[in-house]
Amino acid sequence: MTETRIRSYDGSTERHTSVESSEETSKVAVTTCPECDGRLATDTEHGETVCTECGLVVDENGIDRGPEWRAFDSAERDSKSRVGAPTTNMMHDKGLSTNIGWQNKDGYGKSLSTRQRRQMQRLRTWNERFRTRDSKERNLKQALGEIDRMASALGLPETVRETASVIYRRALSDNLLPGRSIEGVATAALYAAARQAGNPRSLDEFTAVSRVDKMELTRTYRYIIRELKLEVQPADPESYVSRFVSRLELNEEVDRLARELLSTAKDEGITSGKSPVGLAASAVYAAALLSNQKVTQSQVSAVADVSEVTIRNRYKELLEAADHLTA
DNA sequence: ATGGTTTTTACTGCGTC
DNA sequence: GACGCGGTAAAAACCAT
Repeated sequence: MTETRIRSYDGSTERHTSVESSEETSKVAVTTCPECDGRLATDTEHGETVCTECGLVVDENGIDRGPEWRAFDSAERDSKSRVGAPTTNMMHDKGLSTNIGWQNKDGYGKSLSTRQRRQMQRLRTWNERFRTRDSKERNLKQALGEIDRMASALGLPETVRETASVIYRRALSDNLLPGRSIEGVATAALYAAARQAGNPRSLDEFTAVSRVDKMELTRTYRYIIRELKLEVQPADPESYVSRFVSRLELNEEVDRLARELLSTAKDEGITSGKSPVGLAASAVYAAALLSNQKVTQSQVSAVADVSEVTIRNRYKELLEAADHLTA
C-alpha cells in the first residue's frame, strides 16, 4: 500500500529494506574486519562501513550524501530549496509531513493495479494541496510573529502591525517570497507600514531588532514596494521630532519650535535630498538652543544616530532659513 | 558601472569650566 | 585637561542614470 516515510532520500530506499539489504550491499566492498576478521559491509544509508560480526565501524564518512532533500516537482523545490538567506524555517515542517512515494509500488515492491494507481494519484494530489496550504500558513504564522515582535520592540502601534500583516499577506499571495527570507520580507513589510502610517523608524532601528542586515532589508523593501505598487512618500522629518524630544527629556516648546523650523526650511526648499533623520535631529538641537535648554550635539547625535557633523551643517541651514523668513 | 550628492570619519583649533 | 563646538578634507554610502 502506501509507503509513508520520514523523508524521501531516494525512491527505492526504505527503512526496512535498507536494514535487510546489508548482506547484499556488502558485495560492493568486502574486506575483513581488523578486529575479528569478520566480513565488512557498507551501509549505504548511513555511509558507514561496519563489520557484520562485531559491529565495529571501520569508516563512517565514506559517502557524501549531498543535499538531504530531493524535489519531485517544482512546488516542492520551492519549499525546500536553500536559495536565499538561511533560516531555521527552511523546512517548514521539519520534514515530518506525509510524503507519498512516487513509484506505483506497494510496501513490498509489487506493482499496483490500475485502480490502485488512480487512487494513489488522487491521494498524491490532495496530499500536495494540503501540504502547500499548510506551509503557507506556517510561513504566515511565523512572519506575523516576527512582525509582532519587532513592532513591540520598536514601540509601533497596533494599526501599523495590521497594515504590515496586510502587506505581508499580499506579498505571500503574489508569490513574492521564493528566494527571499521570511524575516526579510516581514521586516520590509513592517518598515513600509510604519512609513505609510507616518510613524517611521529609521533603517538602523530596524536592523537593530531584525535578523536581516541593512542590505537585505533595503533590497527586499524596494522589491516589495515595486511589486505591490505601494505608494510610500519620503518620511516627513517632523515625524521623528517628538520621539527625539522625549528621549532627550526636553519639553513641548522644543517640540513645537523644531517643527516650526522644519516647516520653514521646507518652504525655503533646503530640505530636499537631505536625510529626514538628520533634519529632525538638527531641528531638535536648534530648537533646544533657541529655547535655552542645554543639549549637546553628541547627545542628539546619539539618540538620533546621526553624526555630529551632519547636525552642525543642518542646524546652521535651518537657522539661516528661519532668519531669511523673519528678516 | 558611473558620477554627483550627502553623510560619516578623523583630525584640528578654540574657548570655557 | 576635559568638554563642547566649529571647521575641513577625504572616505564611504547613497542614488539616479
